Amino acid sequence: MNDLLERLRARGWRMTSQRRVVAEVLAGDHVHLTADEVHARAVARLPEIARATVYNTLGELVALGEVVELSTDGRAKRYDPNAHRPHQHLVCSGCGIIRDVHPTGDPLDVLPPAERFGFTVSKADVTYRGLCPACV
Amino acid sequence: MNDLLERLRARGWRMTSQRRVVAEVLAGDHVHLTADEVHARAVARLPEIARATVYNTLGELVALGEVVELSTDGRAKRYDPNAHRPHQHLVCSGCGIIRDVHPTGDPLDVLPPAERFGFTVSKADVTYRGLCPACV
DNA sequence: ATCCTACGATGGACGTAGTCCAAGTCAAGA
DNA sequence: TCTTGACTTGGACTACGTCCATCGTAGGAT
Repeated sequence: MNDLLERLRARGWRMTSQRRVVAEVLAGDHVHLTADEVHARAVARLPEIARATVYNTLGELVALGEVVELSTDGRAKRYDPNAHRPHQHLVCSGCGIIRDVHPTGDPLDVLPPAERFGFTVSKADVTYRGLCPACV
Repeated sequence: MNDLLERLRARGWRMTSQRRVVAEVLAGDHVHLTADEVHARAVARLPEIARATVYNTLGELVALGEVVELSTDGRAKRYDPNAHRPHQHLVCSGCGIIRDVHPTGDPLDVLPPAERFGFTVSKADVTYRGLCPACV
């Protein structure tokens, strides 16, 4: 988490209290928060922080590759701070909880050239869906 | 496409001109339209059709499993009428065009039991991302 | 330690996607 | 042909996100 702040500073970020708080919220318990949830937690530490600032900061973190943006349902985007270890997501169709999972092999390998239609394919996002133990 | 109307009738659907038009739009050229695009095309055939009706009908088609809902970006959901042949999607990060693709094997097979955390996993949605030939 | 200034924060208006609901309409069975 | 409840309508409303003019401040320069 502090190394995140280090990396940001190294990239020329002006270190404001708002950005620090957003980074801390994300680095806290590793869950997949929506922008408004991040804002709510940030407000607890820095009451004046604006919603637009949270959106801006999240967008910058995504652009820098420090955070991954997920849209697993059609609802609000969620932000995944675990950007440096490749992984996929397992989503409960009942309650919406998201877990990071690690399938074996590279999902790109199973897409044959004939199925690529001339695209330069660079990544594969996999969303496994099912019911969690609490929602059976 | 007519068989779609048959199946809907068999399920007890009251066959209205609105529903017929929405089904026809989806069954037309097989692209992945947003709800508002479906509405625009429906209006061309039936000028009075309301946006809410298109949303309702699309929702019902999804619930019946006749159409698949996609949210590949954080934008509007897209509707895929090709629901009866399992497939995945290849999305161009440049222009957003979507192609149906068929990877080899079942993507569920590569998620080991230890990575399922007690979930009853029922499906895997894979989104391959890259650049299409026109966007290189 | 103080000053400067460009980068960042603010908050309120705005935009887009989608949902809700009360009232009216009509498909299809009697 | 009549009846009825399922379906449609359109406008208000909500959720999520973006934009922008103005203000504030981090951090380099002095």
